Amino acid sequence: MEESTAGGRTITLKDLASELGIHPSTVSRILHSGSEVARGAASVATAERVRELARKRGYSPDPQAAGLRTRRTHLMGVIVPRLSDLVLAIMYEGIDEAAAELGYSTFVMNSRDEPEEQRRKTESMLARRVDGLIIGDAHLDSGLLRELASRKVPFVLMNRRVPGFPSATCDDVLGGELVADHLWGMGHRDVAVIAGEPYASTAVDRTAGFVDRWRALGGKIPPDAVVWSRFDTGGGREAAETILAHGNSHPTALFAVNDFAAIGAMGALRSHGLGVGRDVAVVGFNDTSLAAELPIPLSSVRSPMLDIGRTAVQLLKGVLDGREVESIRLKPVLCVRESSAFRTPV
Amino acid sequence: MEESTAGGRTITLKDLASELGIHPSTVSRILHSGSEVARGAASVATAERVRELARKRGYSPDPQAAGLRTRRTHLMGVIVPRLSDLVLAIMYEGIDEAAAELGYSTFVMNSRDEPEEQRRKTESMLARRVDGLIIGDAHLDSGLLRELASRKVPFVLMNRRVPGFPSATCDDVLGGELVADHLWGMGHRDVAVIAGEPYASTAVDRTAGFVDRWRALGGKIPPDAVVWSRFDTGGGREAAETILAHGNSHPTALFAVNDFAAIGAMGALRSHGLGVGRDVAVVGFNDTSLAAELPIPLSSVRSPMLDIGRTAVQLLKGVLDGREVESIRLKPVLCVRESSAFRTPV
DNA sequence: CGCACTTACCCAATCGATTGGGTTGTTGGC
DNA sequence: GCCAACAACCCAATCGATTGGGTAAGTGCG
Repeated sequence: MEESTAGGRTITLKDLASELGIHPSTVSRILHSGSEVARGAASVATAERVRELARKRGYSPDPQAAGLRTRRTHLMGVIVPRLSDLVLAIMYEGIDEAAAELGYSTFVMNSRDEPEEQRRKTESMLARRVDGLIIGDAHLDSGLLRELASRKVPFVLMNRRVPGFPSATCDDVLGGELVADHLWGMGHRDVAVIAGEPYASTAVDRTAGFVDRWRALGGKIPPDAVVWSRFDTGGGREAAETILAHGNSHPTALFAVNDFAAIGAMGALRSHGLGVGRDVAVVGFNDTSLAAELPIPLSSVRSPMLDIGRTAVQLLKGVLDGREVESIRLKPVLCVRESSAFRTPV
Repeated sequence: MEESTAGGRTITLKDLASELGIHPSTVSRILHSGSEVARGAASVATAERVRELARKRGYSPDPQAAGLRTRRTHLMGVIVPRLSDLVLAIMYEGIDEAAAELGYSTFVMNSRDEPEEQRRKTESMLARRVDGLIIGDAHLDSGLLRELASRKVPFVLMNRRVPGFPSATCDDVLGGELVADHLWGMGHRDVAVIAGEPYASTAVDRTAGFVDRWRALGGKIPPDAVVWSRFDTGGGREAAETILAHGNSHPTALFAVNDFAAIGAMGALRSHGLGVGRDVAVVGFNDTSLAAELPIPLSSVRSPMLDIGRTAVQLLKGVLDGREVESIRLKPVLCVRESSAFRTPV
């Protein structure tokens, strides 16, 4: 790698061609397809000379020009609620890795989960002529997806699913069930759920998985034991306050559909003088790197965030290649830690 | 906004032009510059007709084509150690906002702080023809920056600084000083520093600010009280273990140059039976959203992460406009919380 | 020896926007 | 009434890569 921008000027196909005394189109064909097109385009010797010179000059094709001609930018647009949400950040890392392996670059944008922003950011991505979109902030009731589909914009969902569209998600229902089995098994009979935002399938599915399994096990969950909330610590704290405000007894276990909400809930419990993992069990979701590091390590459902991102890229590639793709739900695993490791007498 | 991709086909300048019976170049001039060039290019009436039609058809210029011609992509490349580091994620949000306001889009990539990756990602950005780079993972000893400068690649640093290059950072030296003042004021005399990675100016400056001020106050810091470490919880834990292993006494206060390291250190203290905020004070850096939410809220130096990102964009814009730019250091503020709120008798 | 095939290339149009340089038609000044 | 100075446009080249369609030289074979 000598210099990719020799002397300030960028090397073009034409430069290579004229230096070798052949036509740019020939150079293009040689450099373009590993061997398919290159085969009939030039002699082995010429091909080698071209490749050699390209390497020496540090030639890199101008994606602008190529894209203009081919109508493909090799760009994937990614929309997430916010990148400062660790969960999405990790999924994005998976995306970026997988995309790079396929020769794609990615754009990310934050929608802050606001419909208006989702629209704006989507349009902005399309204006940038991305080849396709990975949507990580889908709302269950959004008309945007249907509109995009009818406009034939290639896209897949990630993290959250919406029936009818291809998605790469965690099997959130299963995740909720795992927590129900665990808490039930530890002898808990009085539980509450910090359920997240009702427009997100992650929240809905985790909650439904938990509640349905709980009832199947013979447990009861009164309606006011399920509290919808924001996904952040503040939301978790408020939800926990609401739960603790009901009546004079408190549940012996809380399931928060998100680690941050769980952390907020732990704070609320503490300030009510309740010992996490002693008086009240708490289980979170996603197993973010913090869960295990907390003073009282948090039990959490580990979702394969990196793989969800990678899978989303595979799916989108499939869509871009015109294949029919199926939604994929990756299996989560429950990690039990101190916050829910005590047994309650039945 | 009717449709930006009407009937599957994208609207081009030529489409607009032919529909209005005028030349594409005229349309371009009208749509291009708000009024400067547009003034002499067409009558007010025509200009209005063009703008109206453009709006109706949802015309959006093809950045590929424009970029090809103008040699500017309106793309800024951003390189960070990792986006799943909350600090960088927030800076990136600042970047993306500010860039969008200026009509730029941004690419992010993770270098994992590995020199090899830094190089690779940088080249990858340049291959994408970004107009300039915002480098958030600069190493103090890196030759890469000098090389980029000699290649005349427009770039600015963010988060970490390196003398000789424009950067947008927190005033980390001041941050360290604030912590020294605080801990000294609370009566601590035996302290240790979890110093971070020695190749990062953030770590070096925060440590130097602390140590120099501490000594100026008349305190002593033996060499083995400064332990270099990774920036994550694991690194903080290990560093704390090292500190606690020295001799039979322990310091009464720890300054970790990063919240995550501080959290790791808190864990180590706990497992040594030491009460955070009671036996040992702990202060972190950055005041990430977690600091205040921890069971024992963590004192931390609040750095203006969002503004650092925004400032980096301003700087890069300056560089791109050919202006001379000065490095900017934004002032941090110390947030004292329970973890360091107790007074030690001198 | 001649003709069909290859092989190894070259030509030129094209993608969509931009821009330096025209070309009309009209108005104003003297 | 004539020329300069606009106003309002049009023309065509250009950016760099791609690609459908040549073409000339060489090879094989009957």
